[in-house]
Amino acid sequence: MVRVRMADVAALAGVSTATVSMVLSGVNSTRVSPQTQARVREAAEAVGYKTNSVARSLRTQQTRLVGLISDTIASTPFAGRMLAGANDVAREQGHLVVLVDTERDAEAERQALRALSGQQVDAIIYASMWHRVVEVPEDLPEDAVLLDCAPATGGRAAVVPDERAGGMAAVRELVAAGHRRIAFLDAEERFELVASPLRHAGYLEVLAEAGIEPDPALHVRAEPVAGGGREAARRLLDLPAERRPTAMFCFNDRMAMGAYTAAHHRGLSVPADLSVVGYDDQQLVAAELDPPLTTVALPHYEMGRWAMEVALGLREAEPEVPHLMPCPLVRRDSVSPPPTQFGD
Amino acid sequence: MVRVRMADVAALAGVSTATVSMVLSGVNSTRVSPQTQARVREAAEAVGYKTNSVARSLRTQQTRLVGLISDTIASTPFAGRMLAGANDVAREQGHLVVLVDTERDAEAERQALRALSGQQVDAIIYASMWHRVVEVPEDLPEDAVLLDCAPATGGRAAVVPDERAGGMAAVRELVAAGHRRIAFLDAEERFELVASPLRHAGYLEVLAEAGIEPDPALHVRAEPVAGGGREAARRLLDLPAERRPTAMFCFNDRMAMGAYTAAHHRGLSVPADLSVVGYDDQQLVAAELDPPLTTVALPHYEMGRWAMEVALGLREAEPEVPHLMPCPLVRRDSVSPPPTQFGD
DNA sequence: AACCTCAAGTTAATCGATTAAACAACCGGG
DNA sequence: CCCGGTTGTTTAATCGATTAACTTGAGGTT
Repeated sequence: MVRVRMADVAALAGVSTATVSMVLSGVNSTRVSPQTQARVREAAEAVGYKTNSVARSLRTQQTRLVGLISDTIASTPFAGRMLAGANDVAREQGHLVVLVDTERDAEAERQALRALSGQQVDAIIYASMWHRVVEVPEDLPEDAVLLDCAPATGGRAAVVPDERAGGMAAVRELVAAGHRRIAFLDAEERFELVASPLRHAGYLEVLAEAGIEPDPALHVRAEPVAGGGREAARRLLDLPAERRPTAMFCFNDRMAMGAYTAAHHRGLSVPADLSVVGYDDQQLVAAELDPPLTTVALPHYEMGRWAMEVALGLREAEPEVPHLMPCPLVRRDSVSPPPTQFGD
Repeated sequence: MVRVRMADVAALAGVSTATVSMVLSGVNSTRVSPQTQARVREAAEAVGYKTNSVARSLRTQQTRLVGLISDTIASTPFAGRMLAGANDVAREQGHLVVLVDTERDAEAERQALRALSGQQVDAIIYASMWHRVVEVPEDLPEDAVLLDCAPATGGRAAVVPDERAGGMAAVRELVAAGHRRIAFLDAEERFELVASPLRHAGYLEVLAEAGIEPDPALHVRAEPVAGGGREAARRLLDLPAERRPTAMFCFNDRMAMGAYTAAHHRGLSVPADLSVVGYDDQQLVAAELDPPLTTVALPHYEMGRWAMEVALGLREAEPEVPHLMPCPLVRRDSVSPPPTQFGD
């Protein structure tokens, strides 16, 4: 691993390092004759020169590094798509991303911020791996971009999923299929999920739109995992026939998974007897259920892109209010018209 | 964002930058009097000094940056744990990780390698997001560490899961519960999964150990997803009673998910009528099935740690042969003794 | 011939920290 | 009073690329 310096290229090409720099970086290269340029390029190629970005960064005060602080890369499969979006934009722009996982520890966050600012990163993205409101660390620079979270105080650039619109899309799909008795399997309040009231609001809005009187008995809460979904669905299916829902909008795909189980235990089949819509479009789950689950996708990739675009100044963020990224409905096979009921 | 230089600290403390450097970096600090040290530290604190690692790196030829090249952060939920392991070690050692996702594109890989070597990273980890044999890029430095993949040619430090031992653990669990007719729901050969023959070997070895004659009819192959598992399981359950398996070892958790579905369709319950063991311990899936799935965990976190430890020189890698990381069995509720059969 | 312009480079300062080598001040011994 | 050895601190070179300012020589104008 011999290191080749610009001086080596210059020597071989018989010019000064200034000339090499101009040619290779393209700045002011009109001032160098085409012959010289060619000579420099050949020399660089011949010795296998790669520009040392540390030296360049010191001089230009630009590292082409973007810091990405995340609370938990580890424990969620969603992380990937968000990173991928950010990464793609960074690469398109010739930047690299430096990843730090702080595991929601305030001390680790301080350290990470110190380390990143020491590395002179050009921008910082502060990402949460699920949609929530965050208390932004004191020393997070003003121009940091928040990804999948909204700041508790102060207006900073931020992007979050449009949960209300997502909820509306889900419920509209069920209404369009002819359902009138649509349940919402919500997460319990103790989890303090920002998404929960928003998806609920979307649910209510579409019911109103369709002239359906919301039945409070159809809004049930449980732990937002498969087991919770199963119990909640069981309770709903225990309702007397005329009050029983024909469709369930679940807070997430795991609850939907539980709803499937509950339906099967009752001998009901999805979607013939019960339509189900989930939320998240969770990788390796939603599409693998039997039947594949119709669900609302969380736009992780797009949010990752957006955040990086703002961070690199490719796009302006409106101040004060987080940018809402649409959540597309993913149609699969868990929705059909309601079963025709006695006398209907 | 005023930048504070070491010179500012020096001025305030009334010493030279050399002294500040010695105190703050701890090198040769015995040569500075305690009073001066205190004065320097106070001054640094007062002006909010953070050392500029770009300048330091230029001088010391050490960036405390580790490059992590991965083929697909995006499309797998496994990535997270691997990154987390690598990240934790990096942080413990005062390093930062620079992540590049190449999406298995050779050109992107070249670029990434150029960029990383330009950034003068101290080490490089080349990670695959699922266990496979890789054609290592030409210009990957000799001392790069391979994570979750083995090099097609040439001996490099590498770490992969011990799939054979994992397969053995899974099948032993079933044998211990009393099963004799154990099926292996394997992935089809066209997917060229390195893990497939290894897990199969483990399966055969334990059968031999237990004195069970392997029945070729019980080794079936399908697409390694839920749908494939369902079909494979269905075929097995169609077998005449005396040849039908009482337990299934599935290539992965998704196939196990399909096996559950097939069992339910037959009116069989897991584990009373059919025991199932998966592989992967896939987040948000294995534990959420009903009943929760007994499975073999892929040691992503540990492999991530191992790779980073080797990369940073904290641990020696034996040359030539990839390090095998144990895959622990995760006991949940999908295994029980076989149903007592007619006359048994 | 004197003067100006332009093209094609080069020189040297600079970014901010590290560190080998030099230096100053003091002490004790002869 | 001079010398050698500590101890504590400073001086200055260095890492490698960038870039403002300068140089040189050719050609054009009047």
